[in-house]
Amino acid sequence: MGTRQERKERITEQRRQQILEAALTVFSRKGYGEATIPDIAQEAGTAVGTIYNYYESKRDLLLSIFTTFIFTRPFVELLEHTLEADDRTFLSLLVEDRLNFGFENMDRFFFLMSEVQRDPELRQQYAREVLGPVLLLLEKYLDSRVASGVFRPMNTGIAARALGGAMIGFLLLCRIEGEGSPVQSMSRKELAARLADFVLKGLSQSDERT
Amino acid sequence: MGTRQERKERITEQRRQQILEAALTVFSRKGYGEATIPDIAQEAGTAVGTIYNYYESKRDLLLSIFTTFIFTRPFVELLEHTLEADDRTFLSLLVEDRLNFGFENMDRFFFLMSEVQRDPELRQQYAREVLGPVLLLLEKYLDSRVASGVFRPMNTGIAARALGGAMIGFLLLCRIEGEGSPVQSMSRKELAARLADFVLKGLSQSDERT
Amino acid sequence: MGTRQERKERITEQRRQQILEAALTVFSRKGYGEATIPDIAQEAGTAVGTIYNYYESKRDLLLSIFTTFIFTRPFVELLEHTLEADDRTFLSLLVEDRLNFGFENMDRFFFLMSEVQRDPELRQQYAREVLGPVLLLLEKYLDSRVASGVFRPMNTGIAARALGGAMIGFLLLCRIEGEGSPVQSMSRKELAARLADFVLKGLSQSDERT
Amino acid sequence: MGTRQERKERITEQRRQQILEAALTVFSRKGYGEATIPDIAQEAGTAVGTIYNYYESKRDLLLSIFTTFIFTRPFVELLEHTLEADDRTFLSLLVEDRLNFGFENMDRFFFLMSEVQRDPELRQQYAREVLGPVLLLLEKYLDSRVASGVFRPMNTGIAARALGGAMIGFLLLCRIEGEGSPVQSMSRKELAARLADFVLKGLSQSDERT
DNA sequence: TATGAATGAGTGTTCATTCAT
DNA sequence: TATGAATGAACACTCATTCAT
Repeated sequence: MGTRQERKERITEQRRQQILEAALTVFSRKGYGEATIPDIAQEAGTAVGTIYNYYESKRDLLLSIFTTFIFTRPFVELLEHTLEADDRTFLSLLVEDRLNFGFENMDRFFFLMSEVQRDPELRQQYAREVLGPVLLLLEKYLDSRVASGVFRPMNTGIAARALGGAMIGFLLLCRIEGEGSPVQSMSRKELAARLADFVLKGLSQSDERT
Repeated sequence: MGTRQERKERITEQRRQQILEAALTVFSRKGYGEATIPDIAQEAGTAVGTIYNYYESKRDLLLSIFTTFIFTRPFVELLEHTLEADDRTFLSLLVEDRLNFGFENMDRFFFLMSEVQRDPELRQQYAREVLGPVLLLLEKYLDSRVASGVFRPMNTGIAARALGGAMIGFLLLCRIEGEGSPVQSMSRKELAARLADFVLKGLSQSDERT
Repeated sequence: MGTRQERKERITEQRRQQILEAALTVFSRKGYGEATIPDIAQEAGTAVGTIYNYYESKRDLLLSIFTTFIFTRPFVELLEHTLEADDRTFLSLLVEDRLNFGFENMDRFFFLMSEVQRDPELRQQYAREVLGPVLLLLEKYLDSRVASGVFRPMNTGIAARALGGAMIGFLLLCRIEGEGSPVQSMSRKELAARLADFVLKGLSQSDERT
Repeated sequence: MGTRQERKERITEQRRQQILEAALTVFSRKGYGEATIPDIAQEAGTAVGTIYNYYESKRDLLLSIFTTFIFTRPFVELLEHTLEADDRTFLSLLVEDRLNFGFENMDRFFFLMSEVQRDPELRQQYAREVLGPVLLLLEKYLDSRVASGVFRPMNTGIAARALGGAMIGFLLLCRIEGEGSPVQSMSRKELAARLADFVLKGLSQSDERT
């Protein structure tokens, strides 16, 4: 099914994806600067020249990765769909979901973070297209919960960033610690529960607050 | 004062520092891969060849940066000295101190983080020599507070990582957001206060816990 | 009319011409080295692969251009047909004709000259097949005119080359000067007249010769 | 003699020349497009990288050749110094001088001409800096001779271009004909004499002019 | 026969490193 | 010890050519 034209376009699109996937894999493994086009070609199972039939330059590959693999897209959807839900355990589920996603895609995620750190242009793009929307949603979520009395009054702008930062930072530390981390000996589920606990209740004794 | 020998050694040591400082500056500005040895030589005010009298290679410069600029050293000292202190506001001060330090040294800090992400060897070194000790201290600090009833019972291993991660992640997000962040309109002191608040009390209403 | 076979051959021949014409156009515009096969394919309105159904290689295109577009062919015919004519103004007409032709086809002509300069093989081919015959005819023409007393006695071999060279060199200089040349402000006809004048009478005062 | 600084500068300048000379040689032999940087490096007796310590790019080499080897400079001087001389045989000497120069430097000269044909930027530069001044001088020379009655009245702008063009075109034809040219069997001196004869007296019988 | 995506050898260029001064 | 020109391996990228459709 599909005309010849359509079939061809599908194949072309597959190729593009295949190459981009390979690029992300190699970049994540060796870093952008250390990755070579022959590396990527080999990973993609194509010739060097083929890559340039689909992407302008090595940098174009990087930029395309950013526009294509917006990892947080499902996150945005998750937030959007559950914003109305009033399940008190929602945040626990969110934490678990993101934590799982982060552990699954660690290399890729931190490669992207790494490049975002390096490159002002990428940084702006990422801030505008990914981070901004996500933080806005988080803020709205917090606002609604504060309004409903589930969460206490707070500066939700800061809180959203602290919450997001806590998760990213936690993952970052886990990655650096690697095998040696005590975190390794805990199930994902339990980890998520404890992290959610930290985020929800903080460190202090409840009765200290009066 | 000092023999000729000693003076010479001092000068040599100064040179090493001067070059390493220049390397860190240039690396932070342009990234490791994009920085060139001539760049560093210019920044250091020396000739290209001179750098090789003090360091084996470009990579050696990077590794030396990691062994020399253990940014968290003062942090470790801070923690060590105040572990015994029982000031309830200690954590607020700690957060403020680290936040200020982070904002001052953002470029350098995230350059180091970036490299740590890329390079397994660096990662292990960093985990062993910097992160491990710091997290251990944080854990001990939390343990003592839990024991004294200031903090509630918790898995302090996870909490230490969540706490550290929250700060690093928060800084990371601030950096990515750059000028556009609502954080920009708040004083450091207030920011630190809100972050400490988040960390201490969490998001939930106090009375939800009973 | 014509068998199917013949019609097919005619179409094939047309295609060959169309491609070769496109190649000459693109070569003349961008230079041989800078022209690409896709460029030529686009100009010819065919696919890249099709070109290789008609020509072996890029170089083959170049060589075929030389064997096909023997620009001076009409020149040879012109000379052949008028060799017998005794019109005193013949040379003026010849100069005008060649000048016009040169101005019309400047880009192409100097592209060919350029390639001839570069490539010894092409040079020999051109010398043998184009330049030789033309110069021979010119020589014979001059000989006959000398014999008939219209032209003064001279080494007609040198004179033929000086005559041909004057025209080519004149065109060359015009092309290099481009818009800035004072030649631009003169009609082709007048230009031809003055050039013929130069060629026929030289620089000197007539009475200086006695 | 000379400070260390001066000596170093001299060596540097020598190197620049040596590389440029090599580039011109290789370009003349293989053409600009076909010449490779390794070719030039080998010809210059240096490493590839060294060339880039002295010139920005391959194209910079080409441009530098044009600004450095203004072959006609001595020609300009020759013309300038002899403009006042009233020797009737001056033009013969000029023709001989330029012819000799042309034969000596044929490859290089026509390489430059070739590139000038190809490249509009180069063409303008050449027209402005070399060709313009030379033609202007030739014109002034012709004007003065016409005024003094040595040469007959004429459009000296056209004549200058015809004269220059005749020499360049003559050389061009000689080069294309190569070994097979009847010109080869004649001494330079005689060749120059005949060419000067052509230029001075033209083709026609003197008494044809009345 | 026409197509154009795939190919990979070959190019210009960079830059960490060396070493003669 | 300081210097910086020389080095050449390594890279991103191009494009003539091929070949499956």
